[in-house]
Amino acid sequence: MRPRLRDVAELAGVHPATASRALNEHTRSRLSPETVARVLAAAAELSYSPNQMAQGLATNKSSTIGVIVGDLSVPLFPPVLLGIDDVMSQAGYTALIVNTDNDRERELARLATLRSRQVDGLIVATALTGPEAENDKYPAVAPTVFVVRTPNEAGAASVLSDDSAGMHAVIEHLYALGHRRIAHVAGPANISTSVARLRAYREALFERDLPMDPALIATVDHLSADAGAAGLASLLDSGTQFTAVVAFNDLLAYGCYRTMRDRGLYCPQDISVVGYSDQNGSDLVSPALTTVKVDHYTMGAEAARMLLGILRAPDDPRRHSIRVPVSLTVRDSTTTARSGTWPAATSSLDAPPSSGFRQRPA
Amino acid sequence: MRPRLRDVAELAGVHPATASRALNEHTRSRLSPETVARVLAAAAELSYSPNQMAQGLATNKSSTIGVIVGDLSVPLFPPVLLGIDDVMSQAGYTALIVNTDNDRERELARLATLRSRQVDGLIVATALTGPEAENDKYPAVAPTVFVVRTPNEAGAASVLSDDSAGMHAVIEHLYALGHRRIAHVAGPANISTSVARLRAYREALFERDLPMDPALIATVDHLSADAGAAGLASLLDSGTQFTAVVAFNDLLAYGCYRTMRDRGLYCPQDISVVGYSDQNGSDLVSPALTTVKVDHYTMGAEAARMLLGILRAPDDPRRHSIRVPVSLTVRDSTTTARSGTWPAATSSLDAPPSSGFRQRPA
DNA sequence: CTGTTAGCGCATTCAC
DNA sequence: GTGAATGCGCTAACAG
Repeated sequence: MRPRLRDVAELAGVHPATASRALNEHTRSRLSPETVARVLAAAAELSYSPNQMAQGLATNKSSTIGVIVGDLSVPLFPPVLLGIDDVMSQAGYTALIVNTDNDRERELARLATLRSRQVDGLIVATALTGPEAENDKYPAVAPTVFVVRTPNEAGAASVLSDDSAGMHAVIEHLYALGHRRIAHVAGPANISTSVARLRAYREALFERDLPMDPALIATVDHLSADAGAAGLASLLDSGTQFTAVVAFNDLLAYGCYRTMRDRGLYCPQDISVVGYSDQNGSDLVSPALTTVKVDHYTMGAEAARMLLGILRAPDDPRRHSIRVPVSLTVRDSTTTARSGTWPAATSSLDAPPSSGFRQRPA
Repeated sequence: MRPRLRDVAELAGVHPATASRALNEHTRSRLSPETVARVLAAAAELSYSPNQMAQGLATNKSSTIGVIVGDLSVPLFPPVLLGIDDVMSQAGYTALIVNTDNDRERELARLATLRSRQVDGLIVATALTGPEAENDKYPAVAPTVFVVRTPNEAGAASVLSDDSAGMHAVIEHLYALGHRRIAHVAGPANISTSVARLRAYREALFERDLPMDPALIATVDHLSADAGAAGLASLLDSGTQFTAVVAFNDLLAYGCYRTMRDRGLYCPQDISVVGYSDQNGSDLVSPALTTVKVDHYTMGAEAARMLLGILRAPDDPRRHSIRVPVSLTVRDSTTTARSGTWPAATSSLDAPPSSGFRQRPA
């Protein structure tokens, strides 16, 4: 059997209550330094560690928080989790990660176990907006901080990236390269980030007096390379002219690559492509993707700090909303705008000869 | 306050102990169906869920298992976790995921909290072999099943993929395409899987009377695209002749792509490249990567089942070791072996004209 | 079949 | 400054 507090107490020759006080940071001061030392030595000797369940039962705190993500294989989540874990574990909390696999049933089931486990708080990265959202279910379990995505409800604590700044930087970059007609493959409408980036796209175009043709916007209904490919395909099929396309995220941008390849178009000569989020691997694809780098580790860490703040002052009505800065990473998928219109028969011939790496020979 | 068992009992007009029996599957049979119904109704009415900490304290079971992974952003882990979670949650367990970030200190700290939380079992995906391994620390906390990697110690329960079959399929595929000199970028020596794949590579070559030149093997010391790039570079620099290279995993294969690109070599015309593990995105890169598909979800599920078996029969001395079947996915990075030797000035000229997608114009 | 009693390991009132 | 008593919410052994 694992050593109990009683064992430590006996070895130190004190009462269990005294041992408890010695082991606990904030009650330690009431004890004589000598006994504290004796107890600590005894605990070390037995390599005692408190039974977290007994401790939790007595204090009515689990020292556990739940972290809800939709799909762990989306590369932005691991660094978010790392940030959360670093901050939380230092504060004595354990993060219980729940992967909902984007399945409603699964999410509800896991939420029930989180409730059963008396989690002290929740960090949620799966918030949706709109009528189907059901974002109230989270605060019903424990104090909640939203990260990456927000339910857009008043009073919700959230940590997001600065989509406005990011998208403005993208448009500025493309504008400087001479692009005037810039398309956007937008994300699903029930994700707050899609809306934010789309709005910023419109604002940025407006500020530069660039055309804001609705035909320049394709909206996908889920996040996959296939969806991105279909999005760009629909833009091309519409006959709209454009020399650059901004995808809601890197995965959609990879889909744009595929559509261009399938249609004999070259990136970046024919169309410049910009991603978003700096998903893992955006430096490995060809051409290396120009994208907006988001510091997901910091977002996780900030969300954790915000939750700690709420846990320490539950009655503090202030609910902040933090936006973490982003930065543009320019790689090889963007270049100066071609002057002619597209489709143009000369496009491929004008382009410099293929160098380096040959792709998918027919 | 959350409803307690006592509240349910009062509402149902029974003693708390009776309510407990009604709520628990295996004690329910001793009660009159009528009482069971009343208690269940009361529980539903109050939307009661048991306090897991109190339950755990009383039963000396946490109904929690720890899952230790090195780096969540390695794409093979998420499906493993999903498999574990599906099986475990159905059995009433919660998986506590620990991301060690491949840091020893961090791992030890998290292991301590797992111990403190009285986890009932452990699934470990970070086993190393060799003197630095310290694999005993896991069983010291709770019954352990190793997954993905094994400590290679007698009596260790483990779930692995069938590296031998996978590597043999790769060599067979390349052999059929006419390749005779096949290089291998091997993984770090302290990972069991590296050793297994390297051994299978040697065996498969031997069985076909192919040359097993040590100069055909480059060993990397960590798993990154950079390391893969360096690995292939060293093989090329050595002057060894080969028409195909098998990388320990997909990430290393991407590195091989990069080296080839940097040196003006074409894949697959100059060198066929094979990956391993079907990492996310191996269908998105160019050329799409031929690789060995490993069913990581099933590996996780099997590991969970194995652990459940051990938890149910702790004294059963049988410790099995399962190997999950794999399959070869042939894509565009492998083709028939070129006939001439390399480097050959004619190589690029002989190749079919670049089509589709132009890469990184100079 | 159901009520009674005791205790899981710990923190926290009180006394002294 | 330290010991004694009590209870967190639940399950299990024992009655009846």
